[in-house]
Amino acid sequence: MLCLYSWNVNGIRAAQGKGLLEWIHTVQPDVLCLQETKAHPDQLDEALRDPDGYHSYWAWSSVKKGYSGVALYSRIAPREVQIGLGIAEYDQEGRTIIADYGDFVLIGAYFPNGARDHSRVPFKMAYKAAFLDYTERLRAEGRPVIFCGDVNTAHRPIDLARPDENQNTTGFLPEERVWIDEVVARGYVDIFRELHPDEPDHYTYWNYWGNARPRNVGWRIDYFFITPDLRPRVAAAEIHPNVPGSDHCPISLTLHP
Amino acid sequence: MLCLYSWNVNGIRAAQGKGLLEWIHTVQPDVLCLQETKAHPDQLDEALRDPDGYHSYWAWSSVKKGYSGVALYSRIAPREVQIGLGIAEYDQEGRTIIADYGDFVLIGAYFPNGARDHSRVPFKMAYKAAFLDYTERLRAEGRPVIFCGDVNTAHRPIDLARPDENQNTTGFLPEERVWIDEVVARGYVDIFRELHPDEPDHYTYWNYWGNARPRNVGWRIDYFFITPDLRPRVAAAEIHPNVPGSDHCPISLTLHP
DNA sequence: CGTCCTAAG
DNA sequence: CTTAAGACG
Repeated sequence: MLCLYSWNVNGIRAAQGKGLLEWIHTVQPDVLCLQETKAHPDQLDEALRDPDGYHSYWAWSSVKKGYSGVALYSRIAPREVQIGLGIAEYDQEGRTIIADYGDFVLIGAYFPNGARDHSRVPFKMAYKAAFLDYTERLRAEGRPVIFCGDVNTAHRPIDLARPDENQNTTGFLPEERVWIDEVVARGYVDIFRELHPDEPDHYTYWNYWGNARPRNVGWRIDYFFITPDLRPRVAAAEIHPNVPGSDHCPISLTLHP
Repeated sequence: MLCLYSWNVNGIRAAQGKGLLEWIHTVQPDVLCLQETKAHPDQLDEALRDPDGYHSYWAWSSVKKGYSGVALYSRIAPREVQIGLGIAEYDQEGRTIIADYGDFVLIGAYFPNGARDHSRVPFKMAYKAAFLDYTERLRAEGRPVIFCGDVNTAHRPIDLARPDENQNTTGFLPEERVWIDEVVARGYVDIFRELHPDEPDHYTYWNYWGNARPRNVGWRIDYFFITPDLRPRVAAAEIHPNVPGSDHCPISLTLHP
C-alpha cells in the first residue's frame, strides 16, 4: 500500500511544537504534502528540514516572509521534483511542488486564499487556471495525475456546514466552485467524495474562532483529485478530523501498489 | 504612613495576566506609578482602567500604539493632575504624569531609552533636561518634589552588575550618568542609595535574555528622588526584586504622614 | 483565534 | 527573551 497524506499545517514550526514529527513517526505516511509551512527551510531545525527516513522538498514565498509555503516529505525519492508551475507570478509565493513518481505525477498545492474583501479572488482564479492548464498538459502526455492540498474552495453545499451564510464568502463563491465543476467535468475525481457520496459533516478546516471545530462547523476545502486511470488503484480516501495541530486536519489517499 | 510605589510593568495587559491586580490588592500602595503600560486606557478592562479603591490617571503615546505610556493609581485623589510636561515633543510619547498632593508634587516618569544604536540618546538627554527644568521650577515655587520611575540610567558602577562591559551601552553612558550627577548636585536625593550607601547588588531591572535575573545581573535604573525638605518624612526606601511580572521590579518609598 | 513579522526594549 | 501591533488567514 502507498499512503499519501496532505495537511495544511498553518505554520510548520508551530505544528512542530504541537507534535508534527511525532505524528509523522506514528502514521509513517509514504508521502506527506504540507501547505502553509510559513517558513524558509533555513529557519527550520534539521529534524524538520530533513526528517529521518524522508526526502524533503520545499517551496517558499520569496516575496513575503512567514507566508504561504509548501513542502513534500517522501519515503521514496521521486524520479524528479519540480518547484512551481513554471510561472513566476505564482511560483514566487511558494504554492506548488510537483513530484514525478513514474506511475503518476503528484502535485501538492496551496491554492490562494481569496481574502476577506475578495481582493485576491482574481489571483486565486488565475492560479487555478494555470494549475489546471498544467495538469491537463500532463494528461495530454498520458501521465496519471494526483493533485492534493488546500484548494481553499468548498465544492458543493454538502462540503461546508453553513452553505447559505457563505454564498458571498471566498471559499464558496460561485466562480470558485465552478472551477471545481470544471475539474470534475474534465474527469478528475474528487476521491473522498467518490468514496463517501452524500455523506455530510466531513470537513477538513474549521475556523479558530467561535469553537467551530468542537461544533464541527467546518469546510471541506482540502482534496485529493486523481485522474480516472488511477481509480482502480484506490484503496481508501480519508479525512482525519481528530488530528490536532492546525486549523486544518490531514487527509489521506491509500493506493494499491 | 504613606506608601508610594513605582513599577515599570513592561505592558500593563501582560502584567495583568501575571497578577498585577492581585499584587496591588495584597500590597495596597497608597500611590502606584506605572511605566511602560503600552496601552491606551480604552484598551483595558474596567478592573485595570479603574481599580477598586483607586483614582487612576493615564498618559499614552499618541504617536505609536503599544509604546511607552505611564499611569498613576492613587487611593487619595490628588488636588490636581497634569498629564505631560507641557512640551508636545515629549508629551506625545506618554511619559509623564504630575500629581499635586499639596504637601508635595509627585512626578511619575518613563525616561526615554537611548536605543541600542544610541540614536535616541539625544532625545533622552533633551527629555531629561526638560524634566529637570520642570522640577526646578517647582522648587523655585517652594514645592517639595518627589519624582520616580524608570530613568533608564544607572548612576554609578555600584548601580549595575557589569559596569565595565557597559561603558558604551545606553543606560550607562557618561553623558547619561552626568545628568544624575547634576540632579544630585542640585540637591535631589536618590533616596534608596541614601539609605543603602555602598550596598552592591541592588537592581531594579534585568535583561530577559541569558537568565540575567536569576543570576542577578541587573541594573538599578528605577529611582525615587526627593527634594531635601522631604528627607525628614522618609521612613524607608526599598527595592522589591522578587516580585515577578516584568523585567523590572517595583520600588517603594514610605513617608511619615 | 492563531501564526509569523517587525519594532522596540 | 518579551510585549505589542499588523498582515494574513
